[in-house]
Amino acid sequence: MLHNLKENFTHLFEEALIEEINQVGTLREIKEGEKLIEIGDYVRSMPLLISGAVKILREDDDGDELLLYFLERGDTCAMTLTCCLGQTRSEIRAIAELDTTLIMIPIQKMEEWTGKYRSWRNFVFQSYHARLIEMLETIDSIAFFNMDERLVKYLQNKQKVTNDSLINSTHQEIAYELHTSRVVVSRLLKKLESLGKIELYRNSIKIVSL
Amino acid sequence: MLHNLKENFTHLFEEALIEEINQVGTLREIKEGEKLIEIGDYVRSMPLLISGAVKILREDDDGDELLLYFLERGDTCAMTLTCCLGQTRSEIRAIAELDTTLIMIPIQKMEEWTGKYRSWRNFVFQSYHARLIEMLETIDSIAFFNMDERLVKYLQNKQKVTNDSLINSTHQEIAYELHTSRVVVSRLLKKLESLGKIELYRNSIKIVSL
DNA sequence: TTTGAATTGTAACCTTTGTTACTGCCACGA
DNA sequence: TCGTGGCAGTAACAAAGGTTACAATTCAAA
Repeated sequence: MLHNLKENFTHLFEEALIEEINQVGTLREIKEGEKLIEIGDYVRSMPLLISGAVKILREDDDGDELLLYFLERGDTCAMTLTCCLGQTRSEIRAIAELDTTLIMIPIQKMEEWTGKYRSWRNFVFQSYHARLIEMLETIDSIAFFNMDERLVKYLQNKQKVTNDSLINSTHQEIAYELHTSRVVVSRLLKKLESLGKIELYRNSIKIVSL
Repeated sequence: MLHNLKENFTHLFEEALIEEINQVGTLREIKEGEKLIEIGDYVRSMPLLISGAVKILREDDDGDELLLYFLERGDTCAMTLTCCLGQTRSEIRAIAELDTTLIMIPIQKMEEWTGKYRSWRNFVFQSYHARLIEMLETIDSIAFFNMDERLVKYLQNKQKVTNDSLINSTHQEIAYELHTSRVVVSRLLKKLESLGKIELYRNSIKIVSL
């Protein structure tokens, strides 16, 4: 784990902090599709992403979902941060988008380190800022763009996060994450295909040029 | 100012911090409608709300707006926080919803106090958390609800923030903040009136029972 | 090999929202 | 008092997106 830590966080954390994380943190591997946090959960530790990606989802009253954003290498979950401190329940669901490695840090350390390490404080503030910005982008997408544009953004985002121009999703899965219906997704994907921007296969989509 | 501070922040901040705020903060009064922060501004000080209310707006590429949330007594602006630390430009616009009193704190103190005062750290984290939650609610509204429901929420919210069941807004103003058109707002308001939930007047709306 | 479930394509239709256009009304200042 | 501009009501229409239904295809399990 020390190796992982140094590789990913040396530029962020001072030596002593890296050492402490190494002491109290536990390495955790999660498989693609595995659930990390459920809505309503009490959160007892905070994740630092070493590799992979985690998608953060919001749910409506009918149980339907909306993708908020992805966490990637070097990120942490801002929701978790405050849930820890405030002892409130999680407002979001977190699911591994890829096979993912993380370091889990017990919440007691959060408070302690915030007083002790300047680099930790900066990291936490940076994380909050990044998440707020991502939330703003999500709001922009929903409020200012039509579904066809949102779908393109979604595909681009997916390509970036997975680093793969072949997206292994069904139309239904995409519909869930955009909070729309399968028929609408099929319709718009077909239009993108006819424009030569993607190619459609069963259970997957090849991005040609978006 | 010391009086204001003690009245509003004694339960939050330790004595020594209140004293410091009193030393370095400056009191500022802004009139309803006055702009506090514009998109793209560099932010050089951080506001603590003593009284009144401030609305936070996002803008799309066409210059049209969307209301994100209100700040009230005891709140601070989470965007400002990180803009200060990260030296980035403001992503949002802030306009006084009512006549508002705030204490402006120079950004240099931010960093210092975060290391020095536990109560300040907690306040900052609380603020971030509150803002994230409000952003989530905004996302819920836009993504999960129809315009008629969003309009009702908007009116309820406005009533709560202004503490007045008479809302002094034109249909056009409401349309801007909900990012829709005046005709749509007029249509839906008329429907609410015919249901006996509101009464419509020129330049104002009386909330009867929502 | 057969069966059944999951996936995709597509048509037809409905609802919601956005757009355009025109009207009447009110308020304020010339 | 008369215009003028802002505000609100409403009709007619357009566009986007959601719903239902059904057919065709694929794939894995029995």
